[in-house]
Amino acid sequence: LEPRSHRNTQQRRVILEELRGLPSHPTASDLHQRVRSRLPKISLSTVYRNLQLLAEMGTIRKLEMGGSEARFDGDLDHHCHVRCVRCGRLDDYREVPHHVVHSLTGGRVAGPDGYDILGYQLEFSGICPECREQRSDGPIAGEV
Amino acid sequence: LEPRSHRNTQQRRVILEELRGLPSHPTASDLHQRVRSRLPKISLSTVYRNLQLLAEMGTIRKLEMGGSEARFDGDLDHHCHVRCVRCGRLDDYREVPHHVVHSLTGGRVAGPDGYDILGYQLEFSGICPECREQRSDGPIAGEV
DNA sequence: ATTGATGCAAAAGCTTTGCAGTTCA
DNA sequence: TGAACTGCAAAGCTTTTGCATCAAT
Repeated sequence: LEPRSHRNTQQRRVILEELRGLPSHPTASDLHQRVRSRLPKISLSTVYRNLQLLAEMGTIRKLEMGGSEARFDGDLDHHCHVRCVRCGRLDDYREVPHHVVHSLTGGRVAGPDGYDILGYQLEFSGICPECREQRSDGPIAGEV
Repeated sequence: LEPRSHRNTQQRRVILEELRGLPSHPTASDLHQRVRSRLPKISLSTVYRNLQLLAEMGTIRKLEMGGSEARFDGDLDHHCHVRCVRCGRLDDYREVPHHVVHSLTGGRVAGPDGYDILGYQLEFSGICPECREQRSDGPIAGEV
């Protein structure tokens, strides 16, 4: 792993600015649309390449849990998420009880047979307020 | 959500048997290869369709966290997983400290603004024993 | 000047779907 | 019988890659 040198291109700068300006967790495609309002000619591959690079550099976070499209988070504070099982909406979940998060982060978790544990991803699933109002029957998928 | 009737086809039966016979968490494609040794003509779409249905019925579990391909688990006991950030290997992680799991399952977690929380998925990431022997430098991606 | 980064288009990989024929109930 | 299911092929979607050109250092 050679320490590559990176150029601070206009595209990369704008992508990062837009991501950081959002409270939500956009997909690459969402971000592409937003960035295009400032750089009309930017391509989707450039967005993908930069998000990938920024995630590898540890500048942003890539959220791959659940759902088909990856989502990106410009906020590095380790916080949890909730995903609606009906509409796929993804929100921050910062008020997870302290002892829950603490038991994962503090008090280092020992891994199973020979694994070195680096971290964890915790995602809650549920029904978001909008979806709950629309229908009263149970969730679609048997996902936990 | 009408209660559909389901037929106990040979394909569905074999897929489920093979999945349950595995300690690992195969992808649809992995399973297709295995099942083909018993039903040489079964198609990949049939495997996908059945895994999807079985997951919706709650008979098996679909693991979509991390990585691009979904994986399936025939074991419904709620247990955690560890994924190697280098090779993608996915293992069970049943020895997660009691208080960690308990703080998530027992003592029902209240959701943020109006969400009804149905469950959670907790996945650890780390370096598996094989990968650790091969290289001594850090992880590739900045994934937590 | 170098060489990383871009835009475009094409390819790749996983998953879903349309359809005609088949099979379980 | 008839609805659920299958196999096949084609399409769909997200993501990656090859390549000629552009631009940051």
